[in-house]
Amino acid sequence: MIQDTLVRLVADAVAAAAPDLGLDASDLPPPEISRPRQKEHGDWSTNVALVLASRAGKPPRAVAEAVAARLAGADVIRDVEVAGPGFINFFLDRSWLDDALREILSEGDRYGRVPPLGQRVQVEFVSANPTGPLHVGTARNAAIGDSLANLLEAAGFDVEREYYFNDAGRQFDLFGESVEARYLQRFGVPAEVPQDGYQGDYVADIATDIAAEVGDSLVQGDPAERRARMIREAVERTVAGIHRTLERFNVRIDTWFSEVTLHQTGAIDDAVRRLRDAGFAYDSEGAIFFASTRFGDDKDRVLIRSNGAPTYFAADCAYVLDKAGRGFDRLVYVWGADHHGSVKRLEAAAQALGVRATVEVVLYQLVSFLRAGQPAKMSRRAGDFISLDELLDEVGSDAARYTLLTRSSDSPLDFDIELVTRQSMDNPVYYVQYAHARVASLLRMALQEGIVPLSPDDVPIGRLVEDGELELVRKLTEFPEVVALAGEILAPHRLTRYAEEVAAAFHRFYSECRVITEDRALTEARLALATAAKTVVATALSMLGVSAPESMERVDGAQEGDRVGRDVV
RNA sequence: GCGCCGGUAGCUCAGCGGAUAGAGCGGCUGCCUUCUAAGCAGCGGGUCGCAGGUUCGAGUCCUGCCCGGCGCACCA
Repeated sequence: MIQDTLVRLVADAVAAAAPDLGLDASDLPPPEISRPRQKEHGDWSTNVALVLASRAGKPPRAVAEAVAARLAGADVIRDVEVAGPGFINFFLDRSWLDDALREILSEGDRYGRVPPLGQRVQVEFVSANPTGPLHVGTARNAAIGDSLANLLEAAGFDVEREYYFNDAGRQFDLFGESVEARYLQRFGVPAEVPQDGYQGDYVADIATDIAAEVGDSLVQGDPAERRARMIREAVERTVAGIHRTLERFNVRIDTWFSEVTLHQTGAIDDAVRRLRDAGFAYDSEGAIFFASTRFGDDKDRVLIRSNGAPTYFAADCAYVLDKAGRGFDRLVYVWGADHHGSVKRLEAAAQALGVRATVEVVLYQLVSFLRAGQPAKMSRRAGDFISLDELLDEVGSDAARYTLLTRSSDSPLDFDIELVTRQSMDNPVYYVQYAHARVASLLRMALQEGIVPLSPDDVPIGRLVEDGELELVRKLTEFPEVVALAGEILAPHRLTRYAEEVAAAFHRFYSECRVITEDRALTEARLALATAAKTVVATALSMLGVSAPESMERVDGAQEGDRVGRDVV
C-alpha cells in the first residue's frame, strides 16, 4: 500500500538528514503518515519534522526542509511541500489511485481484511441468564459483540465467540421453581409461583411444553428429582430459544458455556485453592475473601460465602482460568455499563491467577427503548417486557443492528422503535443499503446491454477524471485503515460511520456521472468503480451483520413528496 | 462520599495529539422526458461544560470544579 511506500521514503530521508540535524540515526521513531483533512495539504502528509524538531534543537520548518530535500524521487510523488508549522505534504500522481482501485477489484471481498496473525482471541458476549427469552436490553450487547468478533477476524485474529450462561444460583433456582409450579398447575396440583419468581407467560409455555413431552410422570415422583429435572428441561428450552433469536439477529455463537459445569467439575474450588496458594485468599467471618485490593480494587471480594456457597465472582475466577487454559491471547468481555464495578475485580483475579492473556472489557452504555418518544416499559420479572424477537418482528434485524452500532459504545443510545422503522435518513441503514442496491441494479442493466465486467488489469481506469469519481476511489482506499483502527480500539461504530461516508461518495458519483453510456470504455471504467464501491459497502455491512440487498423496491405507489419517511413527523 | 461514562451546531451524535472542528435530522433554495429522488447540489447555524496545566500544537492528554447517566452486596 501507498502508506508503506511513503513511510519507507520518509524514514530514509530522515536517516539521511540525521547527521546534519544532529540526530542519532539509530534511534528514530517510525514516521507517521496521515491523510490531511484539507485537500490543499496534499494527498498524504507527515509530521516527522514537528516531532523531531525539539530533539534536533532546530525550528520545525528547518527540519522539514532538510528532510524534504533528501526525499528520493519516486514516480508516484508529483510534488512535495513544506507547509504550516512544519508539515511535509505529498501530492501524488493519480496512478496511486489507479493502483488502489485495481487492488480493490482484484481482492474483491478480501479487500480490507488482513492475513491471519496466528493469534487467538475470544469474544464473550450476550451471556444473558437463560431464565427466559432474550429481551431487548441485550440487543446492543449482541450487536457489539458479534460485530467486534467480525472486525477482529478481519484484523487477522482467530476468533471464538462464546456465550456464558448462568444456570446456577438463586435467580436460576427461582426460575426452576416457577416452571415447576406452572407444570404442577397443569395437572391440577396446587402450587404457587414463588413471590419473587418469574411470572411471565413464557414460563407457563415452557411448563406446557415440558408437560407435553413427559406427561404427568413428574407430578408424583421425588420433589428434589423433579426440581432438578425441571431446571434441566427449562434451561434446554430457553437456551434453544435464545439460539434461535440470535440466529435471526445474524449473531453467531461458537461455544455455549454453562456456569454449572464450573461447579460440577470442581473448577471453582480449584480457582479458590489457587488464589489461596498464591496468598491472595484468606478466611474472615466464616467466608473466604479474595484480596483484590492488592490489585487496586476498592475492597476485598467474597469468594465463598459463610454459608459455604460460592459467589458469582468465584465462578468468574474459575471461568477466566478456564478461558486462559484454552490458549487465547486476548479475552474480550462485552458488558453493560451497569457492570463496570466488576471490571477491577475481574482484572485483579486474572492477574492473581497468573492469566497471561490480556483481559479487555468493552463497556457499553445502556439503551433506552422508546416508542414515538415515549419510554417503552420493560421489566422482565413482571413478564411485561419487549423481547428481542418482538423488536426483530417490528423493525427487522438489519435496521436494529445498524442502529445499535451507530454510536460509540460510551454513548447512551435512544432507540426509538417507531423511528427505526421509518425509511428515511433518521435511519441511515437504508441510505447505505441503497448504495449497494443501486450498483447491483447498474450491473444487471449493463449485463442486459451485453457489458460484462473486465478483469481488473483491463479496466480503462484512466477514463475516470471527474471529482466525484476520484473522491469515491479515495474514500474506498480508506477501508483497510478503518477496519484496522476499529478492530484495534474495539469500536464497531467506526465502521458504521465509514459505511455512510462511502455511500455518500457513491451517491454523489452516481448523480454526477452517468454510468451506462454510449462510450464503451467510459462505461467500463465507471462500472468497475461502482463495483468496487459495491464490494466495500457489502464487506462493511457484513462486518456489521447487516445484509447488502441486490435491490430495494421503491415504496409503493408513492408520488414525489409522499414517499415514506419524507413527510412523517 | 468513591468509581466508570458522557457534556461538541436548534436536536441526535462523529471526531487515531495536528493545519480552517464534521455528519445526519430540522429550516431555507434549487435538481427527476435519461442507469432506483430511500438520491444530489447549495445556504444558514459553534465561547467543543468551566478554570488551570502539559505540548511546537489540545475538542482530543493531566488536575480541579459544575451538570447528567450508571454503579458501589456474603445479588446475578
